[in-house]
Amino acid sequence: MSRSYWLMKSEPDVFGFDHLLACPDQSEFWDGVRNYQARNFMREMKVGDRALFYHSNTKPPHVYGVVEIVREVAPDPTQFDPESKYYDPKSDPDDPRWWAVTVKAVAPLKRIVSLDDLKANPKLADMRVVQRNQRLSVQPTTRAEFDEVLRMGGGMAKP
DNA sequence: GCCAACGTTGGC
DNA sequence: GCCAACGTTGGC
Repeated sequence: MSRSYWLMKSEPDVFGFDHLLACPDQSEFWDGVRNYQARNFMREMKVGDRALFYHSNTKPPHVYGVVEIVREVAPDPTQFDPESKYYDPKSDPDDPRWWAVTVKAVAPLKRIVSLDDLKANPKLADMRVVQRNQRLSVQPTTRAEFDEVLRMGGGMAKP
């Protein structure tokens, strides 16, 4: 099976891994992405792909767990909702601008892997998340990088 | 709270 | 199409 690997950021105060676990079926639509490059990466995602779930804007920033793509991109309804903070009046309902996948929690890591830990590992030097000028909230990783982060985190915790 | 690094917007 | 102004991200 050929799956691709990704990293997806979220602020734990807004929507952390624990929020995902509390969702029905431990799944949630990844709405609110308003960056074209991040959107384009989501368009490439296939069911069965896996992503590192990264907690940003917290001390320390860290990889917390693993999620799996369970539905490929669909139009993000929040772009058409004037009440939503993600409302985009320029998006055409006949040609939606913003799309998102649905992710499902797989498991937390046994131990979180902090950004400092990622930066300290030469095998991860090419990961975007360790580079100051790469703030994408959705980004690709290689399988080797993904596996290395899991190893650093002691693997996935048993459900 | 600060601010560097980007991305977007809009006047020209 | 340029680029200044502005907004956002996200580590620190």
